[in-house]
Amino acid sequence: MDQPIATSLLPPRFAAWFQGRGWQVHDHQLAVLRAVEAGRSVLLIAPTGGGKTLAGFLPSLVELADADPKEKRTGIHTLYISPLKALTVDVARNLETPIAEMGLPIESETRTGDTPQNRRQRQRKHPPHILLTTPESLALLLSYSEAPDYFASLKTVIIDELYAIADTKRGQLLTLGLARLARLAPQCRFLGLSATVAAPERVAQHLNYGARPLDIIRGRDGAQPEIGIMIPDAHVPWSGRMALHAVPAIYEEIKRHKTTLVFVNTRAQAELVFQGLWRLNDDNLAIGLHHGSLAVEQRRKIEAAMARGALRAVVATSSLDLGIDWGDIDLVIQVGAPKGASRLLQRIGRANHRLDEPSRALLVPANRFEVLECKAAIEAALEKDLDEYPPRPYCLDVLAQHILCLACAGSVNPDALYLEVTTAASYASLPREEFDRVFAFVRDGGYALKAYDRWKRLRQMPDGGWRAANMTVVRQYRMNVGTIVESPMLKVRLGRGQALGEVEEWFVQGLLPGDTFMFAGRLLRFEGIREMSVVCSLAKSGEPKVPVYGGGRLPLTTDLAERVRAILEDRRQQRDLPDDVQEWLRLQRWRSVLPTRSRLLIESFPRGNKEFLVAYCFEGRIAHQTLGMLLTRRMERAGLKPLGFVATDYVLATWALGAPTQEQVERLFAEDMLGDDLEEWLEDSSMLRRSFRNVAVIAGLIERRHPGEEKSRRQITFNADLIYDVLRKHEPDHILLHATRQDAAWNLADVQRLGDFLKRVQGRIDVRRLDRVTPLAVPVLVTLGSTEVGNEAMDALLEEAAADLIEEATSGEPGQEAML
DNA sequence: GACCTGCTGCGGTATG
Repeated sequence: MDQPIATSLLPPRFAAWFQGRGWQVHDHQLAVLRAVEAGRSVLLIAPTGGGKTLAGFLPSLVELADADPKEKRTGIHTLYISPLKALTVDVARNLETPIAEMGLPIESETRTGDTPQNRRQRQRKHPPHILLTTPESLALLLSYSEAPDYFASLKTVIIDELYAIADTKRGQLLTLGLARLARLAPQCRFLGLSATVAAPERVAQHLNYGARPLDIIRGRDGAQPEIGIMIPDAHVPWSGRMALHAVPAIYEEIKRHKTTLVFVNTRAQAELVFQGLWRLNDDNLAIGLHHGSLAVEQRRKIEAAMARGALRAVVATSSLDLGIDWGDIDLVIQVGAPKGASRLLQRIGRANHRLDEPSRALLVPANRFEVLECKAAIEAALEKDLDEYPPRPYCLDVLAQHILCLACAGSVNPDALYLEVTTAASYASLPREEFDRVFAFVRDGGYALKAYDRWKRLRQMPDGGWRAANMTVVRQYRMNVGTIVESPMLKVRLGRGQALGEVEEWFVQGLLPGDTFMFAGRLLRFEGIREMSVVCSLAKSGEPKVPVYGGGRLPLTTDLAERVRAILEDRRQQRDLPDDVQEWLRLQRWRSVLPTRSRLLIESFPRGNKEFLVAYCFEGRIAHQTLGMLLTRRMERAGLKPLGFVATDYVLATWALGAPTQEQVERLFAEDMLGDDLEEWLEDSSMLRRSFRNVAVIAGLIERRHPGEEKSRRQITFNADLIYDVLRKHEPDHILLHATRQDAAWNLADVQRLGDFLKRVQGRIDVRRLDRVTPLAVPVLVTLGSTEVGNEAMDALLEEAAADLIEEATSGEPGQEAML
């Protein structure tokens, strides 16, 4: 029988198996096999559906095919790490097939938090050849005293979905673990599996240990996806975000296709779209819902039904971005703009895993701005122009946790450990001095906390190294392992009275005492945070300074923003836009002008008895939010009496009693805005305090869980606040405060973006003085009338509220074009 | 910041 050339390069048993399945071995699978056989580490970049996981395991299966089943082992051969528990289970199941069908003498098992006690015990004494686990469970394995034995014979580590964790604290903890493995098992090769990324070399660095050569291997690209924009009834709403107008059209698409995956951006939106579909569901189609607030059992049920092919559609948040591949999805619908090209491609890639057939996807813009954004996202996706993020600097809280981990396993020598830690790419530039300060913190808490016994966590061994002081410390470490810290909800209270409800912590972070916002139907004045409560007073009537939006929006990526600006500037690019949108832009040109790429357009007009200022910055909501905080402070000082602001991904709008002159505007937007003003704001807001809590939990200063009890979030916050105040007072340069400031700076990454923006627009600001609201400003002003978005009638209400604004913006004489 | 993601081991006693 003729054997395909490529397949004949496999060992006979494997070649026969491939043939029996009617498969041809892929080039990249063979390339990975050869590279790993030659002792090289590998980053494999391939789209889903290309047999990526099998490629990862092939070298191990081939090596282990001749293993002696009776051989007494103390360690494992291959370690597989995935960011999801569910994925380890799925991959284990998929591994069973080749192992069983070829009759290979290979044991493979999962090890996660779900693994029963007795099995974990057995695994420690009798390790399987292949162990599938998570980053957290790997950390636990490394904290056992038998870890050196357990990993001494390790040959291969496979890290799945590497790109998804590369630049997170979770990923940093993992890479520190990998650095440890490389030291325990110098012969070990590292094999990363990844979707397409903008900077493969940077992702590959996380696999780079010792002098082992590293290859980047690329699988063949799948067929170019077919992506369309859905405009039901040729109508696009002026504003709103839920896109409920499109639910009937989405329902029709579901009916027309075999299986549809409907992605949305927030949980609230998932609920609304799901309900909307269900109401229309006269055909009784099996439609499911999947997001993070649903009970785990509920989600597993949906996933299982999906795997069986029993569902026609699932409405999901990013809870289904990663995970099990379902072969039968023939349509992906993205409701609302995708906000970034990488996310869009990832989601489209969830459909149709036959490489040669194009994936089909539809984008559903919720409003007119989103049409521009969807168009930009499609262009970027087709050009494979992926989002690139700056690498995250090393996190010292993660390092502290890792040091404690190793001290649980055995005696730790700081000199050797420093060398080991700096082999991890994220920590390569860590100065010895900072390492020593972190080490000292793990040892005894550092100068200000030295007096307390509970933070003396290491004791010196006869060999000079350091080890966990006692079993309590070890248990504390194991119970608090990991970098994922839950973000608490805060109760909103009127004075000392009863709670009005709960609000997410992040919303309060940016507030300053005196700021007003709408909550539970009342206008509240923010007074401060006491323990877990947002203390407020009733505000005098007026409009809220900071509107509350139920569920936020993803910030627009820089790249997409740039593309949106390009579309606005170039008339030819506007020709294939829906008529609604073209008309909207035409009216804007007539009334005012369209923003351009090289200049900042600011419109100024009166409405009611207020003066509005609308800046078309296109820097994303987070950056605009910060800009709004800083700008209104400056307006205050300039005597303009600002009343409030609202930020969207595209514009920042402020309203005040006074209108600034052109000269004043230039001064308001001066570059020095990010200096003292920002510092002052940071100190005043509770941002640093909150960051400290996360850092303190990860670094092990505060326990999350304790034998027999789960610490309440209230206790955690209370303790963190207490220690924060002590440290600020007695040891302001404590290493954890240092880590806190680094964290805050990273979380304010958009400040960098803001800085670039301010620099770019200096001397290039066009202020248009107009007599009324302009068409482009309508969407953002519409949202002002509403204070509590999120319920389902809201989009309709918005549209209604828009009516008179639209009338005002689009009727009468052309606007006054006089420049100020 | 949207949205996600994960998570003792021991020494004791009772039971089959």
